Amino acid sequence: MTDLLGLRTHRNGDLREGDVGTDVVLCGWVAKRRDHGGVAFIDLRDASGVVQVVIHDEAVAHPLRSEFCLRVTGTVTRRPEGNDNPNLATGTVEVEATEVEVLSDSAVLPFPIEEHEATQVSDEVRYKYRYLDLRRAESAAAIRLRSDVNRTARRVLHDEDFVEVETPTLTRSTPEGARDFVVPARLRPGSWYALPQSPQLFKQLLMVGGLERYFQIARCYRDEDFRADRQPEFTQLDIEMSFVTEDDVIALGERIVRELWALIGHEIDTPIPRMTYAEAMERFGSDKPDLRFGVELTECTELFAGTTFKVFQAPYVGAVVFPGGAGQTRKQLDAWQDWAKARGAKGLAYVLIGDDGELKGPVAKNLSDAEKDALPGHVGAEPGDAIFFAAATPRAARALLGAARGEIARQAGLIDESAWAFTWVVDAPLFEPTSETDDVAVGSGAWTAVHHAFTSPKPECIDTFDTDPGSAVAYAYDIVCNGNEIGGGSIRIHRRDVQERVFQVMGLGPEEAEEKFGFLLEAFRYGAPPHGGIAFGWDRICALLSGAPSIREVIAFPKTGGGFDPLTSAPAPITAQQRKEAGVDARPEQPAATKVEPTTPQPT
RNA sequence: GGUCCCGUGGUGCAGUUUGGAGUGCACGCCGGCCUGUCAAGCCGGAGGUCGCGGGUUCAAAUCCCGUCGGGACCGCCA
Repeated sequence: MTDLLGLRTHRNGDLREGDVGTDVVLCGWVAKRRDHGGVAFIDLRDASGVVQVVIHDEAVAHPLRSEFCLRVTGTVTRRPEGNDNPNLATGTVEVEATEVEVLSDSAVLPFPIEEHEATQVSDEVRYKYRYLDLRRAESAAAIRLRSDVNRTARRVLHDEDFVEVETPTLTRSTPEGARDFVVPARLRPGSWYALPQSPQLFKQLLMVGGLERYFQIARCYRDEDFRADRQPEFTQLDIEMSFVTEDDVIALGERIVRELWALIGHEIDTPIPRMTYAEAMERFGSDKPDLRFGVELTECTELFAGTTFKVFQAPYVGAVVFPGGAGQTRKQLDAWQDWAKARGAKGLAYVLIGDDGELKGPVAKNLSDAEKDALPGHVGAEPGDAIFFAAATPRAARALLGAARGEIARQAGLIDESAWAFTWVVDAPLFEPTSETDDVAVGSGAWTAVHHAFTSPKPECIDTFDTDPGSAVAYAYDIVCNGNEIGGGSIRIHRRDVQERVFQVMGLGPEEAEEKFGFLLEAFRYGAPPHGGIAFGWDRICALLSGAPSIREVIAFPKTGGGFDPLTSAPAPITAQQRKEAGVDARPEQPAATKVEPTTPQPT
């Protein structure tokens, strides 16, 4: 490694007893100052750590303040007997200063950098002064871990002969599901670029281009509302391969994930188990089940097939057991009703099992004796447990029960926070009815793609997916960690005829498909190889690895929930001159609907 | 688009339920003292548009309405 020490001879955190007697020059920031009058101690921090500097000249030490940037000349000495600090890696030595140069002084800080105990600073202030926040060990560690994560992924992928390719970030708006960020095109007033929601189409074109193995740590943009784990711009590790099967992509994905978790000292058992989408929904009420705990759903439709209880006269009745939940107060049980209503349900029916085994609660008296006798055994509930029910369409009821399952686990303390539970969820449906999603972004048909429009049906439904879309299974796979979808991908459609049939199911006619995806369909005319890939949610993976509650912690300069950057104050108004130049206000010459654009031109 | 929580010296909080003088705590900051600390200690001091606007009231940090900002969640995010 090149010696890049520059203005200094050593890094602060590297000094040890073996360096005693060495004359050193150090650089760094004043982390802490302890001035005793005749002698003063400065904790000098750089990226490597902290070392104690001793200054015997009061006139030198006194003006120094927190976060002054210093260059210190001195000698490494053994600390006097009994003065070691076992909390510091450098705690047995100190640097006797002979000269202190103030490289840069510091204004009074807006918040404390050296934190000792619980003093939390609001995210907004931290991100406004992110450059100060990054001086804090915890923040810096998260950013450094992300760098390690990037390096590891690149190493693995280069090992496997992957080619790192950068794809455009000024591209064409292609309806993929989310709202696009758009950028006015100065040279073509009235026309707009879109920022990519993912490099999906480009990576498929790279496969047509014969690169065979592509990857990119790709920035993606989606103009949707934000959450703790969603930012308007985010990063994917994007991968695509030609001439591969689902098993090949999964095997590569497992190698990557294994090596990433090895960074934090966790060994993932491979192969990672797989379950089908249908199984995940039936057992866990989620397409991204958290497998750190049990509490599985039980279907009770049969059990209540002849019930007189109107609420349970539904296409699907399911239950989930809250172990020990019978002891909840009325207030807690009412809170569950509010919780369910917040999720769009009418409420959450429940039965409590007393210690004597008797079923209690408002629902119990609506059940027949036979139903009451069979219920505990059927759902696996014991005296002292509570049973929650949902009765509706399978889809809606399972979603509610799945959410309840997670909430039960949190409340009952069933989650082992140190555990890592991975699973692949495979065989997702290819289509879902638009009526259940209101998602009409792509096409106008009764069906829309669950994954995206380029996902291949599995071979067994290649002939039937357009005659029976509801039963078609996609060649898709998601990897789930502790209830988080950390990656997902699919084998793509490489046949133009299949692609056209998929578009047709989605109500996308040839003309419209041509207008929106013409360049891809055109490419597929020229010997497109079978291909597939996967994209990992890079921010989320980094957040999981660093134990951060939000992906903001692993983003160098994150935005707040309103998409606002508190540091630069972006977004900001532009001048009238900028508006004019950018062509923001240009009006299309014709209404867009009647204007069919030429198919192929796709400048890159 | 919806629900909930938060907004009080530079930072983090308490005070709001039950209206009564900008009251309190910790950290930080400034000055002084102090030669072995490491969350140094001791003494003294400065620092406030209680997010903003309106209303109720003799009186509002406190009650009401609106609004802005932050956070979490639902919708949304293939």
